[in-house]
Amino acid sequence: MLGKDYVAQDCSLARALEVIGERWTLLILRDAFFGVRRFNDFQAHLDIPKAVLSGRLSGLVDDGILERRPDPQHAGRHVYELTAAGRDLWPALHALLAWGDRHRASNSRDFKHATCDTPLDEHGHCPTCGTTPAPHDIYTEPRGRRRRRVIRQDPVSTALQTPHRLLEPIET
Amino acid sequence: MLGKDYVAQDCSLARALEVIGERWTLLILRDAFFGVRRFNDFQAHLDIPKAVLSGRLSGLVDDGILERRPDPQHAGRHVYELTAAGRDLWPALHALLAWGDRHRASNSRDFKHATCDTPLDEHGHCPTCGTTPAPHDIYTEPRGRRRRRVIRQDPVSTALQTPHRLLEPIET
DNA sequence: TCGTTGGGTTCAATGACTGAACTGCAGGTG
DNA sequence: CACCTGCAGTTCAGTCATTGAACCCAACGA
Repeated sequence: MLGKDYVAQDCSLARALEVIGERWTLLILRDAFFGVRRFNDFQAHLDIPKAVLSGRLSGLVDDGILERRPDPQHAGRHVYELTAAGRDLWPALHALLAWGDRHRASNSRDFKHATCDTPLDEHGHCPTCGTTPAPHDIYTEPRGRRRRRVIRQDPVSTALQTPHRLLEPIET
Repeated sequence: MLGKDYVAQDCSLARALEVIGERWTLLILRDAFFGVRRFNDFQAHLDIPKAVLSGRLSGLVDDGILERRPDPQHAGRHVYELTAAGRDLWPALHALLAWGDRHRASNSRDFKHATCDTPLDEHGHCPTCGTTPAPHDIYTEPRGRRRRRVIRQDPVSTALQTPHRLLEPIET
């Protein structure tokens, strides 16, 4: 994005957008919350050019949103995981997801509080427990159990057909 | 943005990003929540090229986020106001604002529940009342009352130096 | 040794963004 | 009325980001 910063805006929203405002970035972070950790899985799930994915991952690491670590199972590879600052983006991500669900509904997912199975409201709040659970205490599953034709066949999409707890690595 | 859509993503986040994911769009909406309604005020406050502003406003009108109406005070001009779907973006906008405030703090603003003067938490929740107020029930003011050098001199920045209720038109 | 896979980088073409210049309309002034 | 000003855009050439394809290298496995 041309001039990805907003230097003239003395506003914390502008600062946030400099980190997550570029094309693809929020989708990458959504996948990170869903447990995607490897370059190849991001790429297969997002259909994103590798050059862009590489740039975004590096940028997110530089900005302290993701951490790049050696992959314990494969020498010479990496895994990308959310840092505390990255996990702290969950309320914003969930709010956007919920808005899209209400106003642009396509096949969507439910997000439920893991300790009580209650779907979260638009503010990420659990009406049963009266708390606002953190991502590790939330699981997600596709809404509407009747099988529609599956659109994507990549390993991540397949894994997410079953209920999955946020931040828990997806094995592929 | 090249290919501003994310057709391959069967996800409500992708649908939301197609509406608000382009550069400048969320800053325009932030200003709309702050009460900016006229082309010229957006332009002066954002330092955005007029061609881009024009395109974004039209796009947001097409997407049902803003409504363009004749300006009652000036024949041949318009005012842009948030629709119900646009106002419903407040939780997402506030969550991003709050994240930037916590992790990228620059001179920021407080958002307080108008009925009790309590600052909202990161989820937009009022800890005193136990409610999550809608934008018309929130006011904002600059944090930290000691005068720092004023960076921007435009009418909107000046008006926002004093407490201001969200959605209430800024008179310039 | 060779082939394959993961994880990138490089490159030309395309398209979005930028800033400056231009236009058209409405009101105000002399 | 003629002139000027300010708003709300549109047009345009130049710059920069994105895209998809091709290429590269290191680490396996056969």
